[in-house]
Amino acid sequence: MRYSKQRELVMQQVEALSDHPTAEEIYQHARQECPGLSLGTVYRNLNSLVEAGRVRRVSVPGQPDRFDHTLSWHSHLYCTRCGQVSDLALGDDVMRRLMDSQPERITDCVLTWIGVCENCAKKEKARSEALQAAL
Amino acid sequence: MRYSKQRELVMQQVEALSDHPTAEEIYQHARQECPGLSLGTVYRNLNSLVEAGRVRRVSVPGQPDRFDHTLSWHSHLYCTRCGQVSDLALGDDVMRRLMDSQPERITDCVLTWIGVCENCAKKEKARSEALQAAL
DNA sequence: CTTATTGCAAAACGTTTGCAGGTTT
DNA sequence: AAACCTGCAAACGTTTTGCAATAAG
Repeated sequence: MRYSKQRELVMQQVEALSDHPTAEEIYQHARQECPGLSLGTVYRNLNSLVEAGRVRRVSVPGQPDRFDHTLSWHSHLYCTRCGQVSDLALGDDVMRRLMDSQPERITDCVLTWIGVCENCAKKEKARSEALQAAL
Repeated sequence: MRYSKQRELVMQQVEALSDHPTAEEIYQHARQECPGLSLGTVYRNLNSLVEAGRVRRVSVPGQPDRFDHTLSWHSHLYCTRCGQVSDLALGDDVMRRLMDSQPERITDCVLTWIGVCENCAKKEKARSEALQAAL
């Protein structure tokens, strides 16, 4: 793989926008530093970075792919309120039990939680408390 | 929801093609019993069946959605050799530990294993043994 | 000089949708 | 009769691809 300004820029953005940006989001930010950049190039580079193991792809059902600079294994939470994807670490014991429960021919495991993220849960709690106080 | 011949046919096919068919596969099979059927109708009915809780959607990263007549929770294995999706049950203890590891605001969990299915593993074993014997 | 990489535009892909006509209740 | 459901075709959003031009080694 040769060096290219565009690929390094894409890599930088995945690191900077650490909250699992989509290709489009990476494109919009990277464009400000490299106005000629095209979306196709962003997609091509994300693919080679994933293949090279420098970036992980995070796929959420029914959503555009997202990209993650964290390489170590972890699960993700898709928030049904705000649509954000956040990390959700699994304890070592749970993780080991999970992997041990399957035969050795399994190489990887994609785990996505669906629910409400901490932020939205906090907001909802505050709103319901304010409502209580008003009555 | 009203009765419709097309929707019942789609439901039947999800049950008959029990190995997680795609919308296209369901369409191809259903068309033989109802030649006028359109793909759009298959998609619309799959969506209402999922919403009604009669069918589960199985999304595999980078693949078209699949549909499952098994309603109880289980994980799926995507085979990197043949592309098939098969069920992979988790022991109750592992499952409970998994759910217990997360706060109560989580409502669902999508777990997809990536690896080689039993069938392909068997085939590969047979092939490598035949190769050994030939030497 | 060779070949990877780019920008651009067109196409591919799975899926949804608007509409006019047909079915179910 | 009212609402729902259908087939059809067009449109959608995401991602890939063919091409001629450019940049890296």
